[in-house]
Amino acid sequence: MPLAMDVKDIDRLDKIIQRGRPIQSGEHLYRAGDVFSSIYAVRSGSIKTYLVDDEGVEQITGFYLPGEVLGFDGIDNTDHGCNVVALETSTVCEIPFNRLEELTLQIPTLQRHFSQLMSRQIKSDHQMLLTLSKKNAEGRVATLLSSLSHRYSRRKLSPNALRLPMSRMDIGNFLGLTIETVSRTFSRLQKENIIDVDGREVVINNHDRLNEICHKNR
Amino acid sequence: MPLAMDVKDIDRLDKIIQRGRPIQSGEHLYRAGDVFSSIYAVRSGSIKTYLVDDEGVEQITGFYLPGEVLGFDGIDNTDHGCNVVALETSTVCEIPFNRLEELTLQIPTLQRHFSQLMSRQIKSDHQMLLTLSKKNAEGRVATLLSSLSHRYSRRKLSPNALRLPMSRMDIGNFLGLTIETVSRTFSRLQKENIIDVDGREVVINNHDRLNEICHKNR
DNA sequence: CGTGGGATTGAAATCTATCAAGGGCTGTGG
DNA sequence: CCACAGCCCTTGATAGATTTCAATCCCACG
Repeated sequence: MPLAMDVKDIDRLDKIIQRGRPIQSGEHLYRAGDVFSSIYAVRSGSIKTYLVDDEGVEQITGFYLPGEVLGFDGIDNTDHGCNVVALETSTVCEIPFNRLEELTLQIPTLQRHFSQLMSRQIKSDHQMLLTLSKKNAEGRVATLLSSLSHRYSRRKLSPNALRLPMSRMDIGNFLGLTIETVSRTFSRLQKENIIDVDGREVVINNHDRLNEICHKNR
Repeated sequence: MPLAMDVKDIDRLDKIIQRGRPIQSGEHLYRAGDVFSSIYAVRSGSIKTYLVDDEGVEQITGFYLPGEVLGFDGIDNTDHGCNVVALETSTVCEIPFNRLEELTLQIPTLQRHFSQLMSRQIKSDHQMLLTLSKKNAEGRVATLLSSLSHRYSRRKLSPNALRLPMSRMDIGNFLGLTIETVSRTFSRLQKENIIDVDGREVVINNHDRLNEICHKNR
């Protein structure tokens, strides 16, 4: 967890954490409607979450990289609200929620940690609302690249060279664009020398220009 | 709170709740950057929350009606992440967060209640992501009307006749559309006899057709 | 009675979706 | 080793939806 905790408390949390077998690319960790019992932290690989509405329309709600926690949307119910699938071979920590609740009674600070994680999820979702509501195709793609870059660099990886774990179709679904528009946007950013693209390999040549474009609106 | 709680527990919660003076239309309850100390439940009137990015672009992140709780996005920090302003003269319950945290230690179920409220916020935000990402102007406007109708009827008000508390500009900002498009969409829905519009007064003539349009995608 | 903000409507411009074709890579099987 | 299918991605041309620009209306209010 990215937040400060007492060593003894971490030990106690560690005990209830279960480490599962690896999930293969395309395999579901769980599906909407499955019984809710745990939240999950990504250990390795990458994960996408998506929801499906009455009409079968799918919306990817987030991409999760190692260290990031998912599953908070299931707490209000007995079952999960969204589908979770691996984008590549991945491993996760399972954190059983009922045992977590018991533990929060013993470790008051732990409760706040989890409130904070949920609060961050809400903030991040609100940023995404702004992206979808106010930005054009370039702004949306640039915002995604910038976000991934930040998150990779927080994991001590290069902020300049990244391998996208998701397909163009996933990107388009997430950003509310067609794959053609995503592809064209990548090409345009490359032509302007802001990035180099080769399939899923992306090199960011000019972070400043990229950040400018993040704020480019409709 | 919309969830089951023990009467004695409700009393204890009631004691820490502060009832503030009314907030006038356009007045801020708090602003982004203000010290976070409380979450709020709307008692009467209506409230909008919005965030402002680096470039000054505003995004309305939600409209809140009586009985609905806001402010969860401030928990991860010492200060609030968004701005909160009244759409009309409104009253709110202030729920001081540190006292709430103490109380959750005494009332274990209370903690779950709050986790559930946050979880619902996340789910609702994810639905909104789908709306912005996958629906056209008609679908977005219809979805907002349907949502307001549901929420009014839960408050024992008519699901057919409603007075919009927000301006066309607010609707457009929230839905990622210009006011012109919002206006034209209202007019089109009226021409098809699905709704009657007179300024902020809306009558829903045909819920079935409205719900169909909710799922109309780009 | 004039003023100003919000709302509506029309016409043109712009962006993205759609339709269509083709490229590149991988894995499989002859 | 090569041919081929399948998938993902790219690119081009056209169509369609929404934005932009502009004019007007409406109504509350001073």
